[in-house]
Order: sequence, then C-alpha cells, then structure tokens
Amino acid sequence: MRFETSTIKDIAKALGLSTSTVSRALRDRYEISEETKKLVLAYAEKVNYRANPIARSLKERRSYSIGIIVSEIANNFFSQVINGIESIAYDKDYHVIISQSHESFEQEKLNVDHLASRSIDGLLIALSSETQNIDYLRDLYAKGLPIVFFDRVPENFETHKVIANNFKGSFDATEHLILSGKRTIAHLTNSENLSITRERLKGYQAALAKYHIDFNPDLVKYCQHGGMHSEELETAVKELLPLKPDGIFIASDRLTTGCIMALKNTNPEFAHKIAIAGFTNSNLVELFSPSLTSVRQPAFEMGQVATELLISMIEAKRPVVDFETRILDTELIKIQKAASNKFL
Amino acid sequence: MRFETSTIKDIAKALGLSTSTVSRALRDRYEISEETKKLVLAYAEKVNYRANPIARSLKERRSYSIGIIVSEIANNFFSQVINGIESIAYDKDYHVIISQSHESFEQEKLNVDHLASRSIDGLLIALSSETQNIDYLRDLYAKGLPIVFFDRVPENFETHKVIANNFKGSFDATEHLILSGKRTIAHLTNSENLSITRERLKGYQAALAKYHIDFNPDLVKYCQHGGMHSEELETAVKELLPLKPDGIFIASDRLTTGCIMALKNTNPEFAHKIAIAGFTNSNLVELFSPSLTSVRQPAFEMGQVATELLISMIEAKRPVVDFETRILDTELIKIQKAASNKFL
DNA sequence: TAAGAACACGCAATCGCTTGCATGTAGAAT
DNA sequence: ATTCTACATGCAAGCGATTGCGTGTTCTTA
Repeated sequence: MRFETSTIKDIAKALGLSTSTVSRALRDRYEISEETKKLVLAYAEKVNYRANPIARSLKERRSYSIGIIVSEIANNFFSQVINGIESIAYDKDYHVIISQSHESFEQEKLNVDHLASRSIDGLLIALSSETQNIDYLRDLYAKGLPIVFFDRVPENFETHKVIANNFKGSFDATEHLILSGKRTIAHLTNSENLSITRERLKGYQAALAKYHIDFNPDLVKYCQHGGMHSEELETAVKELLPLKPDGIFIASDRLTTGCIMALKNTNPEFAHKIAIAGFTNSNLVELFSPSLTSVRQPAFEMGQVATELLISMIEAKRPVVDFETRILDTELIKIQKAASNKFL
Repeated sequence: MRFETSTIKDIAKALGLSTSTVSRALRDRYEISEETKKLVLAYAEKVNYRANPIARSLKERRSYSIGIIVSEIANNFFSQVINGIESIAYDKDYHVIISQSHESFEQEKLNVDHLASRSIDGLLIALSSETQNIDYLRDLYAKGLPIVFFDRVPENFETHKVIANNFKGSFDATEHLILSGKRTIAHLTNSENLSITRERLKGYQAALAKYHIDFNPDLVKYCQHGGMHSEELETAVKELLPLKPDGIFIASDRLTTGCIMALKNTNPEFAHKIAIAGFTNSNLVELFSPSLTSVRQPAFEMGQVATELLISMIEAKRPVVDFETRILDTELIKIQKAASNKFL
C-alpha cells in the first residue's frame, strides 16, 4: 500500500484487542461494552482511521456507490439531474460514479459492464439514442442489480422509472406556438428509439389536432445521434427550410441549442423570423438570440426522485415487485416579449 | 453476492486446476503452458468471466482509476477537460471518478479524502475558489498519491501542472477591447485565492500599460464564489455601472455567462452598449446576445496532457522528481461584426 | 542410465474487513 | 456453594485475486 493509513489491525495491536472487537466498536454493534467502544473510537479518531472501502466492499459484496449513465455531462439537463442525484446519495452515504455514453450504444454497454464489475449497488440510467437492445441490462437486473431509469426509459422493463410529463410539455409548447399565430410548425427531435421522442411527438400531434392543423410528417425531422454531430442538425434544417415553417418545436436540450446554431449558420435572417420553442434546461436561454420559448424539465428533482427510488430498492429487505413510474411536470417559459423586441 | 458472476475459483474447479494456475493463465504470466493457458482463456471467455476489480484492488493496492475534482461539471470548460481526461484514461485502461467541489473547500476536501480512501491511483484537481490551505493535499502527496493540478494550480507545490497561458489570453482579450476603442475597461474576476485570478489580472494590467491606460483598482471586481451565487454578480455589476466602463473583461467561464446575465437583468440597454470580452468555452457563444469576444482555452487538450502526466507519475518506477508546468495557448475568438450588427 | 535443469502447477499467505461461533468471566438465581 | 445466564471478547473463515515458494514431472545431457 502506498498510503500507510492505519488499519483495523494496527488499532487492535495498539490497544491490545482483537480486530473483531475493533471492528465491532467501529461498526457500533451491540455485543460490545460501552467502555471499549469509547476507547476504540477515541483512538481511531486520534490516528485518523478511515475504513478501507475496498476491503469492505469485497467482504460485504457491496460498495455503497451507485452508477450513473447519461449521454453527456456537458448538457444542462443531465448535469442538473446529476446534482439532484448527488444531493440524495451523499445524504444517505452513497457515492456516485458518473459515466458518459456519448449517445453510443457500445460505450453505454461498456460503461455499464464496468460499473457492474466494480460492484455498484445500483444503477441510474438514461439510455443513449442509439440503444435499441437492452438485454444486457435485463441480464444484470436478473442477477440482482437494482436499476432505475430516468428521462429515456425503455418499455417492457419492469422497474422504477422517472420521467417528465413529456406529452404535456410538448403539447404546451406546441400550443403556445399555435396561439401566437403559427400554423406551419416543424418538429425537430431525437432518434425514434427513445421514449422521449415518441412521447413528445404525441404531444406535438395532439396540440396540432386540437387546433385542427393537419399533421405533416415531412415537418418532423429525426436526429439519430441526438445532435452530437452538427451535420445532422444542418441537414435537418436545410430540409425544413423549403417547407417554410413559421414555427419549430424542438425536443431536447442539445437539439435545441444545436438547432438554433444551425439555423443561424444556414440562414441567419430566417433564424430570427421563425418562432422557436424547445426543451432545454440551459440557464442561459435569456441570453440567446434568437430567443425562444423553453420547456424546462425538473431535472434536479428528477435526479432526487430516481435516487430515492433506487436506494429504496437497494435497501429493500425483500425483492421489490411493486414498481412505479413517476411523472414530473415540466414548466413552460415564454419569451419575454419586451426584452426581446427591444434589442433585436 | 448478488451477482453470481463466476470467479477464478469456479473456473479452477470446473477445469480441475488450482486458482493460482487460472490466475496466471489469465494474467498471461510465463510459468504456464500454452495449452492450459488456452484452455483457461477459452473457458473464461465462455462463462464471460470478469475479474473482480475490487478484489484486485485490495490485493494490489491500486485500482486503475483516477480521481477528478472540478468545481462543477455543468461548466463547459470543465466538462471539456473531463472529456479530454477520459479520452486518454480509457485508452490506458484507467477509469475515472468525477467529483464536484461546487467551489466549496469543505466539499473539495471531503471528496478528495473519499477518493483517496477508495484507492485511486492518482488525482487530477482544479482547486475550488475557496481553497487556501492545501495541506491536506500535501499529506496525501507525501503518502504517495500522485497529483497533477490543472487550470487552478497552487504555488509552492512541486508536481506536474497544466495551465492555459492565462497571461497572454488576458492580454489579448484586453488589447482587443482597447484596439476597438475602449478606454475604461472593467475586469470581473474570481476569488483572489486562485492562480488563474492573479495571472489573468496581470495580463489585463499589462495590456492597459502597453497602451498607457492607468490601472484603476476600482474597476476590478472579485467574486469570491466564482459566480456560483447570482447575487455576487449583480452586486459587482451594480458597483461597476457608476464608473461607466465602456468595456469589460471577464476572467472565467461561469463568470462570463453569469455577468452577461447580470448586466441584462440590471440594465439591459447598457448590456448592449458595453463591449464584452471573457474567458469561456461555451459552444453557444454565437447565440449570445449581447455578443462577446471570447477567450477559449484548449480544455480537451488540457485534460489530455494532465492525464498523460499523471499516468506517467503513477507508472513511474522510481519517484518522479522532475516536474513540468505545461502552458497551453488560448484562442481569441472575436465577435463576427457582420452577424452581430445585422440582428442587434 | 542417472542426475540436473527446465518447466508446469499447487499450496498457502496475504490484502483489510466482517461476522458466526466458541470461550471466558462475572453476576444472578437457586 | 453451584449452576445458569448474559455479556464481552477472541478465533478463524471468508470475500476474490495475486504470487513466492515448493514439488512433481519431463526432458536434456553426460
């Protein structure tokens, strides 16, 4: 060991006790006298004893750590979710290990496998946009790894899930565009693999239907890589322009910012004419030009709820069979007309 | 064990070998016949054997993982650094564990201690803006934990460091403001504890000096919490306004976006009159209104370089005594006048 | 043919910690 | 005074993997 930290054995030797007694004192178990417990604790404090979590993990077959898989941390939504996760996990003495899939299925699987082999006690995951086959997760789950999905969740997988009210969020955003007079509303969205894609599409369609606007499939553009490559965004934008949309509803954080960028690069003038509404948790929307109406997800809360559910699974005495899907409401943040008019 | 993964013992039993032989075959050591090696490898493959990293860590006293401490991942600069770190680490079979200090010294120390106790093989750290005392890092370092600092580095700590050319980046940005006719240039910056704060201040001062502009300390505002609280930004902005600056140079990613926001909230009209230059690695600067000239750090590369240095320390046969401080050049990205004029 | 070298493998200790079981001691109960 | 109970502590196995050392086998060489 490079670090000559003191071990339970050192303490035992110094105090003329056995390692078992020391361990029990430290773990505060019942079969120990108040006296020796105090003695041990005092000495441990003195030498700044830290239990070796590795050894404990090996022995106990658990690590008090939970794994997180997101597509990328450089994404406001996900980093806020992670903060929510941490806020609960640390409170309950769990540590978190973050991994990025970068929207790649292979990377996702690699990371999950690695985490699993490091004895994480549970997994919080938002699927990558490439992911179609989740058998590898089923295997792990069957072997006893608690898994909670958030944001991008699979169907036919019985476990806890936490999602935003995607339908309503999309409906509201689309309706907002319609109410501000738009009629040809495009929809830029993620890979069809994702649950959020399907749900948000439905919300968009429902809003159109409510106002008797025909749904035109050509106005819907899918980005298979979730906007990771700027080309896919530019292609989508270029394909949309000839259809002369007067509004566009965008279905995810990365897509929203990427799309505005693509619009600006492709046709800056048009970028300022089209009305934009999109999912984003960016704290900087107020700085954006063109400005947009945003659908904000309760990301922090989503992380918290998912973590609570996960920890309840981890610590459950008996196998959990009653699963819930928590649906959290989104918030529509409209353009502040005044400000945006004044300076555009 | 929840996961009934196969162990080396299982393989040994199944093949009628000893665990030592299996281990040696898997580790590809010399005292083993080609034949049994193949046998073992084939069987291991078949049962999808994964060595238990926890057990290995315990035995070998290392974990093949490196710890990262940044102030927050929801920061373009840091998330890009992390991506750079990952790109090298994964290549060399290391895993990374990310922790956030949220600019709090206490949180930083807590996280570092936790990482250290989890047997990380090395640490990559950018200090929090609160951090003044790094004795706890010295202790760990003395006990043998390799540490490489990046971005926010301490003085009087002999180890590898990787930083941007903060002086030049600041000089260039300030000079740019001067050359576009500004004379009263404010400087919004981080806590004085940070190396980047001092270096960037010097660059700012040097540029002023070059053009014979008197340095006015009142024009420099420090944010002790690195802009984590919006109040400190608003206060700073409000204090600056009476001095009627015509330009402002901002010293970090979070501060830059936060400051523009504060300007907009405080006095939107003024926000569009003042010329802004600032450090930021945001991919969205082109969307910002008001627009700004940005100093972009080679974040990804910084992560890569730091990781290479760290791994070289970890794998060094003898204690490293020759340390380097790598300085990477920044890039000045000027406002695209055309675009910004057209739509402002 | 006999002795030594080279090789392939097993035994067992070890990393630091937890815990079931055994043991010893003191006080309570008869 | 003797037995029983309760409590405090120690012993030792085990988590999964690595590795120094010892041993048995085969092959080489004189």
